[in-house]
Formats: sequence, structure tokens, C-alpha cells
Amino acid sequence: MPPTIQDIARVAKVSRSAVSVALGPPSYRSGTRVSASTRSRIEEVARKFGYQANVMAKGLAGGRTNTLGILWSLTGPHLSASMAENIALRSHRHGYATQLVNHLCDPAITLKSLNDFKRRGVDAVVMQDVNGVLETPGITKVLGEFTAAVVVVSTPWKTSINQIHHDRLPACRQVAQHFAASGRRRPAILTNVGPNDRKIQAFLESAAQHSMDVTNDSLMQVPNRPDLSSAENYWRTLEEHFENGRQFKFDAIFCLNDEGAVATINWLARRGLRVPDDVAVVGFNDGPINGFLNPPLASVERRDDQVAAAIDEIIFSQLSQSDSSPQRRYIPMRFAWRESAGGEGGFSISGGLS
Amino acid sequence: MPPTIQDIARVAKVSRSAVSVALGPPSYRSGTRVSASTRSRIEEVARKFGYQANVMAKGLAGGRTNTLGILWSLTGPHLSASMAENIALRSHRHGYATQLVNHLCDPAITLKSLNDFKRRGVDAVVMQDVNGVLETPGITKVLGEFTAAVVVVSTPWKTSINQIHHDRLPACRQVAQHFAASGRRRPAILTNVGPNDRKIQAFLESAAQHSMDVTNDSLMQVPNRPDLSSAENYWRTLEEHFENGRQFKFDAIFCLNDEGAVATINWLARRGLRVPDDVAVVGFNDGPINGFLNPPLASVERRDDQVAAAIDEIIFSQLSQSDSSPQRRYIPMRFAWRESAGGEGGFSISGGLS
DNA sequence: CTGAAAGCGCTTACAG
DNA sequence: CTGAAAGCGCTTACAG
Repeated sequence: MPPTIQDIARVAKVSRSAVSVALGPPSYRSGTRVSASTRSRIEEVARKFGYQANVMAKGLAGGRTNTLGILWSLTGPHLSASMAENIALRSHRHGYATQLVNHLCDPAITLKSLNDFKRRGVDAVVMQDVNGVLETPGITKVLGEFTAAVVVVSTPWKTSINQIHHDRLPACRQVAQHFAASGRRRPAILTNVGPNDRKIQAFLESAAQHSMDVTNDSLMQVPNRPDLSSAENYWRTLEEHFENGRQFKFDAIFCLNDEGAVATINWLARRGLRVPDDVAVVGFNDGPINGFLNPPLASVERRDDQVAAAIDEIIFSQLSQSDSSPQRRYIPMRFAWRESAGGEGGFSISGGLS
Repeated sequence: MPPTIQDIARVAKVSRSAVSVALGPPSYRSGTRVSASTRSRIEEVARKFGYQANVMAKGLAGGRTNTLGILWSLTGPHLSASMAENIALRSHRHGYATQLVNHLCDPAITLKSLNDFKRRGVDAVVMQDVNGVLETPGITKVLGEFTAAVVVVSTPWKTSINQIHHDRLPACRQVAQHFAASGRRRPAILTNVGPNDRKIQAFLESAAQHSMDVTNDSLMQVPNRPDLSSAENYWRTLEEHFENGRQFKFDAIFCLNDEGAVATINWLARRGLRVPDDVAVVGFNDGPINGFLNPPLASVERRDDQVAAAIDEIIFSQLSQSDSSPQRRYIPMRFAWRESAGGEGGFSISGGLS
């Protein structure tokens, strides 16, 4: 029903191959060429017919499908979903469709999805490393089979695959520094362990270095309860931790997501503790309402837009050129001061870091 | 490199067509059949080889690609992104890949994307109607060309395409009823106009019916400022509206998203107005932290999970059977009471609605 | 019940 | 500089 390369060839009075070459990317011109005049004639006819190459045929015959595969963890606080959306939007601007897969941090799903991308002729892949999914055997090999591939990692990875190091640790240290610099003494960090171990360590080490009171109690573990929202989960964790009138002794809490921080502030309020006067609270991810909460919620800014821009740049430059020397980018998250953190903003941004 | 149908055929000592038929869905068996014994032999070989059909070849030859296209508006408050993610996850459970496109509420992009889905062999489509995107000429026709298609609409649509009516209006009326029943007299609704006109009307009409004071001022327009977050935008709108000491006279505000409601509460607090004592506030979308805000934020529950389940059911039943009589579902949003709305919960849910 | 053949719409060597 | 041909890996009539 839609016009094929055959139709264009007939009307333009050339062979099908001429059409293919004329309409394809410069790379098709290898060995074979079409004169500028026939080329523009072909383009004219194609435009008139509204010709769009059949993607499956192109892919099957060895050409590009103009498809980007996105392999992301979309569960949990919604920000990761908006990240995927950002990448998809940029991809479409380049004329690329996107296939979206939630790898759920599962190595088996990850590998299976990458192979599925191959069978589907996906040209390039961007994937997020979570929970060491990249350790999956064979993953480097299959990533290498795509025309372009980028991984977003929280820890540098020892391969030649393009990577963006989206570093959480400097921000964790900044939070500790800010607490110390603004006079807090008894810090705590509230999160689920496993994926967050390095953040926990960075925060607590930095807190200890600044002579704060770091004890075993400073880490309050939030269990994994996928049926609960983060807020609910944090709230219950605090309830369980301090039931039977057990003393709450902290003056600064770092929550590893904003929802949990909101719940924490609420919980503190019901205990008669004020934020930031009695307890400083900092969240993570810096959601768009943080500035309008009461008190405004300090957080860690992800800078996902920068990550998306870097992905865009790497993928589409390698997709258009044949030069594909491995690329590396570094994008650190950073502490975003607001009143809930206590003290003053300028303090930690300049003084605190100097 | 990966095994082809040819390889399987050779080892199983049958023809390629036999393999195709044996491994394909029941529909392939039309006219042609394979004995149970050869079939299981073929399946055995395929399993041993880890055979996965090449999707592009399948699609090109007229078969299914096991791909679902998702055409959604992903901008704005992040909830829509998590909706797309929900659909994608369900799709993968059925062995279907997903192509995600943000149609940005633009008719041209919508039509272009649907055609692109066709060229790519996408089997089924689910799309969200926003801003009357479905009015685009030719859209019914192209939707009909897919094996299955579902649209999610806020107003019933007069075609035979499968549709899910995700109705916002009952919830808007419930909010008005609740305000009236709990003694409020001067309601306002705060939102951008255009896409929300029918919600505004439902709210204000219902408020008037319950003898509240509805005036021209009751609608406070939030301008479209895509560079601002919703919270920021609502805040500024209130500032602009009541600058120069202009009197704030409302005792109940309905904000058409939660972020805006959070900003509104913050703005009221700075004016010395308490929620809900002086002003009742209700948001929209019922985000996961609403219950942990101070005061807990009443809202409108979208029930997106129900919508996703309905999409799943319709799409994949039509994809597996050839029966495809048009389906319709009705899923109303509903008012979710919390303290910011004033009065009492049971009140509006039972008494308020009776 | 099974196999040989044509064809889906492209790309890419390979001759001219 | 251009065209005829083979082939990508499948599905689906169509003969046997």
C-alpha cells in the first residue's frame, strides 16, 4: 500500500539500487554513487510520493532501523521515568524511535532484553547500571555489538564501553559537611541498604571526619517493602525503630529520597520535634515541589538533564560518524540547600566545601 | 550468527515452512499443519539452539512483530510517565516489546507517529487523547489498521475504536459537594484553561447547585509557562492575582494538580491563612506523599492502575483472539479526602454524595 | 500431512 | 557513473 523503493525507481526511471543509494545516508555511497542530478530527481519523486522506507526491510537487509533501545530501572520514585522520557524525546528529534524496557535491576532480564534489541535491529542502546547489573557475564560483548552504546554508572566501570559516571558520592559528603559546619553533632542516615551502601559510607565517613558523633545507630535501615510507597515505608521504619518510647537522639537526618524525607518530617512533627530547629533533614533527588514544602526541603540535585544531554551527544555523534573512540563523562550530583537543612545556604556551598 | 529457521529445519530434518508453522502461533496452522510428533521434535531442536525468530524478517513477511506502540503525553507532572511505564511492564509480561512516543498533544506528531508505527510493523497501539488530538483527520483510519488499538479518552469518542473513558468530572463534582457539605461558601478553582475547561465547568456548576458563592472570580487562570514547574507557576499566579493587597476572599480552593496545591498551601501560609481552618485545599492526581504532608493533602485519585489493567486486557485479548468487537470501559476518578479539604472524610464519601 | 517456491522491501557486492 | 542479481530470515499460498 505505501510506496516502495520500486515505485520510486519506476517513476524516476532508475534502478532500485540507485534509489536506495540516493536516499540512504552517505555511508551507502561506498563504491557506488549516483550523480547529483539523478539524486535530486529521485529525491523529488520520493518527496512527492511521501516515500518512507520500510524499517523492517531496511534492518533485515543490513541497514539501520533508526531505533534506540532504552534499558532503565523505572520503578521507585518517579524521577527515573522522566529520565527515560527525556531520552526518548531527544531521540525522536534525531529521527530515532525508542524501545523502552524496564530491566528491573535484574541481570537475566538485562541480558535477555539486549539480545531482544539485537533481534529487533535496534541500532544503539543506552542503559542504566543499577545494583551491579553490568556484572552480568557477556554483557560487554553484546553491548559492543551495537553501533553505539552508553551506560550510565554510579561507579566507574572497567570496559571500553562509553560511560557516563553519574556520581552520587560528592553530594553525600557535601551533606555531611553541611551538617557539621552548621553545628549538628548527631547525624543519621535513613535508607535501604544494598544499592546505597557506598552512599551511606561516604556520608558517615565524611561525618566522622568532621568530628560528628557517628555510631552504629547512625544508620537506620529501611527494609525493602515494594508494596509500600517510599513515604509509607520510611514512616513505618521510624515507628518501628522508636517504638516503646525509645529515645530519638539525632539532630540531623539524611534521607535517601525526598518522599522519605517528607514522611520523616511529618513523623518528627508528631513527636513534637521541629525541622530544622531540633532536627535538620535533607532528602534526595530534589523534586519540583521541594521549594514549596514547609519548611522548604533541602535535597540532592541529580542533574538528570545533564546526563540526558551527554547521552544524546555520545550516541548520536557515534551514530553519524564512524569514529567511535570510547567516551567518558563525569556528572556529579550536588547538595541543594534549603531551610530544612538548617544553617545557611552559602555556608555549605562555599565555606563548607573549601 | 544467531540460528535461523534454516538451521532448525536442517537439524530437525524438515522444511523451513514446517518450522515456521510449528513454532508460530496457532493462526499459522491455517490450511497447513504439522503432526504433533514433528512439532515437538522441532520445538526441542529450537530450544536447544536457543532459537529466536528474527523480528524484522517476521514482520516483513507479514507476521507479527510482538510490538506495542505507546503514544502518550509524557510532559507535565510525572504521573503520566509512570503510566507509560506500567503499560510497558505489562506488555513485556506478554512477550511484547514497546515503542514509546511522546505525542506532546500535537495532532501532526500523533499522525506521524502512528504512520511510523506502521512502517515499523508495530502490531498494536495504545494512545492517550489529550487536547482533542483524536480530532486529527484520518486518525480513525490508521488506528483501524493495527491488529488492536485502544484510546484512553476523557470524553467519549464516537468511533468503533476500543476506548477507555477515564472520567475526571465525577471527582470534580465530588470536590464541590464536599466543600458545600462541610460548610464552605466561597469556592475557587485554580488551573490553566483549555484542556481543563470541562473540569472547571463541572466543579463550578456543582458548586453553584449547592448554593455556594460562584462568581467570575471563582476561576483563577494559571497561564501556560512551560519553563516553570507547576508549583512555581501556581505560586506566581497567586502572587500576580493578589498583588497590591487585593483581598483574598475564598474559603475553599480546588487546584488541578498536587504540585500546585502544595504551592498554594505554602502561599496561603505566608499570608497567615491556615489550611483547612481558613481555607480548604484539594489537589489533583493524588501523589504518593500527599498523606504525609502537613496538613495531609486531599486530592483526586486517578486510578491509573485500573486504566493500565483495562488496556492490558483489551489489547492482549484482541491480539490473541481474532474476535475484536469494539470494547468500552468506564473508569471514573474520585475524590480522596484528607485533612486539607476540611470537614470529615466519611462526610463527602457517603453523606456528601447521597 | 509435508515440501518447494514466491515474495515481503530493502542493501550491497558485483558486472557493465 | 548505473543496473541486474543475490540475499537478509521469515510467512504463506500452492502443489504434491
